[in-house]
Amino acid sequence: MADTLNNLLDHAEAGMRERGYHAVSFRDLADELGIKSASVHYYFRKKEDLGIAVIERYSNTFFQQLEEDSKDAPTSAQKLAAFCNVYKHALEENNRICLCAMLGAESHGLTSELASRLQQFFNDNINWVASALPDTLSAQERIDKATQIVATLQGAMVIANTLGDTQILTTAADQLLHSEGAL
Amino acid sequence: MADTLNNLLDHAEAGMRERGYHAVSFRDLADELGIKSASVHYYFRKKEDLGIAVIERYSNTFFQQLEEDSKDAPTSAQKLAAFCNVYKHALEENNRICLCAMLGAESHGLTSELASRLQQFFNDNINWVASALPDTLSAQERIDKATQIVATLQGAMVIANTLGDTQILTTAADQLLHSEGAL
DNA sequence: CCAAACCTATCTAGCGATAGATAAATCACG
DNA sequence: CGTGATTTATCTATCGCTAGATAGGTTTGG
Repeated sequence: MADTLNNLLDHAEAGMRERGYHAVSFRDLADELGIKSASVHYYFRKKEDLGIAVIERYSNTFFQQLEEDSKDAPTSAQKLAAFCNVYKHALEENNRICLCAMLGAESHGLTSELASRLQQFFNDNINWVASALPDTLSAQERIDKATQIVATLQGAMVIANTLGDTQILTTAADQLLHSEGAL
Repeated sequence: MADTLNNLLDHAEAGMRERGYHAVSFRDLADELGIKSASVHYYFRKKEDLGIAVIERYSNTFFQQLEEDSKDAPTSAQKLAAFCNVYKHALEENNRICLCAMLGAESHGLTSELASRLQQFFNDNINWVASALPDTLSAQERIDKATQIVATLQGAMVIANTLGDTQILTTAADQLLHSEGAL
């Protein structure tokens, strides 16, 4: 059933974002859904397959949300605000950090396939922000600034989560948007 | 022997910074040192004890290094440069992210004792930077800016590590130090 | 000074729990 | 009936952790 599959992805994503890839087990997932662990293997033959599916869905949802939130945002400042909002939303909605902040930290302990998906996510993030920056900047300047912005949001998320204070991310985003150097 | 203990801390820290807390096992540590896992338990009765010892040593070394690098740095800009350098050093030296960036991400899957040690580390970081900022800023402004700086470095570290490009952290640090808003 | 007592560092062996994974049987339903 | 979904039952490997033993060093008391 599509329901079981989505529930599996939901619980796996939640667990990975809360405690990390290695702390999510087939047995726990099965228990949470009231099914057997073998049934989880029916949907995802290997754990790597589960990881790939979670990253893929997360990334798709992320950029879909981003497109929607920024479609009526003509200026650079508005696009950046939309970008920050997606991050804030991700943290505040369910009190969990970005999936890729977590898996990115763990990336050296993951399969190369998973690691390359994470690289893709970060590169896509940076490129999205870079293309939202004003074209008065050079291509390299935009990339550098975009990287800076993504790094700040990712780091602020981890610190906010560790300190149990989501306001930290909000303050960081505000400073990014209001500093002279940001545009 | 103090040798075994230090070797254990070295390997545990390396493993935790590379792959995370859960991916470090007593057996692997023992194999790496050519001893038995029971002997690791002789030094650290529980895994939590090992985690605490690793965080404690890491934090001490970090702030010791910071004091040394900044003792001849009178200005805010010089102190911030010293701070960034400790981060760059940590990443470039052994190609691994900050211990607390990794464990901070995982913090919800750790014991509360470990989590509170991580909070301490981040708070100490933020307070150190805040007190290095010019006192023309208000206390709150300094905390906010300090948080921003620590978040950027932590996030840049994770992204640099995932993308396999340590230059990303260097560029992020340079932008922090040279932006008008930084001082 | 020497022997008994104790400590340090390590080992062998194994516990119960859990990990990811698989094959074969069963169920549900169009 | 047959296909898709799920279970039962199991495997191998590893996890953190502990008990009990041992060889070698250190301390201490008669």
